Amino acid sequence: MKPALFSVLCEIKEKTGLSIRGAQEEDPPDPQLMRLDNMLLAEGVSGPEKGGGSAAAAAAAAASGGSSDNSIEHSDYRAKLTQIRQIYHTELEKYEQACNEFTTHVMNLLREQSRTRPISPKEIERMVGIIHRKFSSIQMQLKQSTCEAVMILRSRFLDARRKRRNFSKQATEILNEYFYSHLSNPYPSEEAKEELAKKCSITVSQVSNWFGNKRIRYKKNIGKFQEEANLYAAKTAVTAAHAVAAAVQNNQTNSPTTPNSGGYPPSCYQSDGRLQ
DNA sequence: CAGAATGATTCTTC
DNA sequence: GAAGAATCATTCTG
Repeated sequence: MKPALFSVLCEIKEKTGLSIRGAQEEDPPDPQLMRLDNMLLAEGVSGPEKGGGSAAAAAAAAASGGSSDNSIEHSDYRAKLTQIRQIYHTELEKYEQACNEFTTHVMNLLREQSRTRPISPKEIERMVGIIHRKFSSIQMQLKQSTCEAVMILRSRFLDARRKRRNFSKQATEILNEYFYSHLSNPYPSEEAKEELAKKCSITVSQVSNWFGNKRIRYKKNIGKFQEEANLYAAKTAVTAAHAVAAAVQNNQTNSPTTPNSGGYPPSCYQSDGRLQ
């Protein structure tokens, strides 16, 4: 239920002493309207503003332009969303005010007329109901077009394929390290994914995507990745052996690039090239 | 600028 | 549901 509208009706009730039961006849919640409401709420267009107040929203839009991280490409989106939100709210306010004014106007007219002819509460209720429904349908249209605007905005700005950014060098380093040191079973558990995600400052599903892509691409062309495999094999081996190596450094005169040699091509693929 | 690399999505399969 | 496979859309590189 729309709070503002409700309070308007309560006000009318106070002034006129009439029941507003009639106004609640929208009880069977229109699924279409519920869908719109839910979406607007989910998108943060309606509902409580984060931080509160439109000033905060404007400040957030301004601040996001100044922040240096990956939110730069989102600043445009945020700004546009804020714009939509503001338009939505001012329009909504306008409608509610108009509804209020119009209802009061009609009530006054009816009261005038009640001096000259008897007017049943039923009739008043009916009038209020008509007005309410009329403005509800206008609100519905507003919500509809706001939803459309948000959808368009989303598809334009938040389609990840449009705004793809390569992961940082450091992140791919970490992911590759894990991949090549678990080549026999390059399927990180949920916990491992979470840890990798945290280390790389990416999401878990991005980690999943990365491993999905990596596995398929590695398998498709093992030869192409041989060099990379050796590199990371050496790297992880060196890291693992680092503490020990320091102690026995004096006899490290053998091959530097094959501390973990012989493991590649790895044994995780069967003769037909499929993952085990 | 063409082609490779890469992250994300979609569809299929199990 | 997750993994594989194909594909898309963007970014990087020579």
